Amino acid sequence: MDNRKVLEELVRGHEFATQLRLLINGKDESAKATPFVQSLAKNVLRSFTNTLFFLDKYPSYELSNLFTPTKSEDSQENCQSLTSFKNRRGCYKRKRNTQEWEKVSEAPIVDGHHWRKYGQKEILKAKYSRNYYRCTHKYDQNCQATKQEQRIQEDPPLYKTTYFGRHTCNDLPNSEIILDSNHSPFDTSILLSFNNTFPTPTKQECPFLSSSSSFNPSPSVAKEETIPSSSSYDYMISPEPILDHSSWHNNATLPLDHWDVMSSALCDSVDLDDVKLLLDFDG
DNA sequence: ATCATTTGACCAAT
DNA sequence: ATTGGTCAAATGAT
Repeated sequence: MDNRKVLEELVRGHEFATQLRLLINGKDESAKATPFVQSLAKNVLRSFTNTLFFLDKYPSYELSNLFTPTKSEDSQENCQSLTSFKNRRGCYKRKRNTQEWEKVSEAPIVDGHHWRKYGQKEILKAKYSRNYYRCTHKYDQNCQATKQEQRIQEDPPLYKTTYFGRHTCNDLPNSEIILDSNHSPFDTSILLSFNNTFPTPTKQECPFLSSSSSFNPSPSVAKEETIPSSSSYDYMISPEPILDHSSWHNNATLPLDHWDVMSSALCDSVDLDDVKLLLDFDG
């Protein structure tokens, strides 16, 4: 994958988070937010900063260059200005530089988030059509999380759900129906495949890593899911991925709530002098 | 009336 | 040219 595109997307996200934070911390009383929302915005900003920082292939001077707004090919922004008076059909990026991970289950997954179906497509060589969902809060909270759901087997019924991006909305999943393979009556499967740009750890580094067949309850499914091994890992893991690759080694099954803790920890570990190159922390 | 889903069209990637 | 991801008007559900 083109790392620079990843970086640019992250920088864009950071800029949006910065704008949001300025807005809700600013003088405009109509946009004033509760301390909780302010703290959320701050954390979003931190996450972007940390992620950018961990992409240490990019020296900080290059990062700061990227923060200078350019009239670059921001198709979405172009699109918005263009489409404020025209229809928006077809204005989108087909491929996103977001994390993705998969889950196979015997029934459509109920993960506690609010999803809105926005498309359905017949897929070549697939017996069943693929459904496309986005977060309900895509527009009111700019949450970019999406998922695709596709039935992959008739009997027993099997569904593959592919998640793209993390939820940045405040719509926290109901803890009672949160995905947990130990408790959900539907969620009997646990194969997850991560595609990402981080270095692939070796099996020696991560003894729990296995080929898809070892953990997959259905060998026939494993055969169908031909995921390039060079760019993906299979994990037994909670549905929210862990971004920090150094932590994967020991925390493959961290529960969802640990994300925030880890995020804070990561933030604390960042050298503040370097961070100042990227943004101003005012809180 | 409002919100969600369906579905054909549009467009980027291959 | 084909395929897959997204948009948005039409339609349905509440």
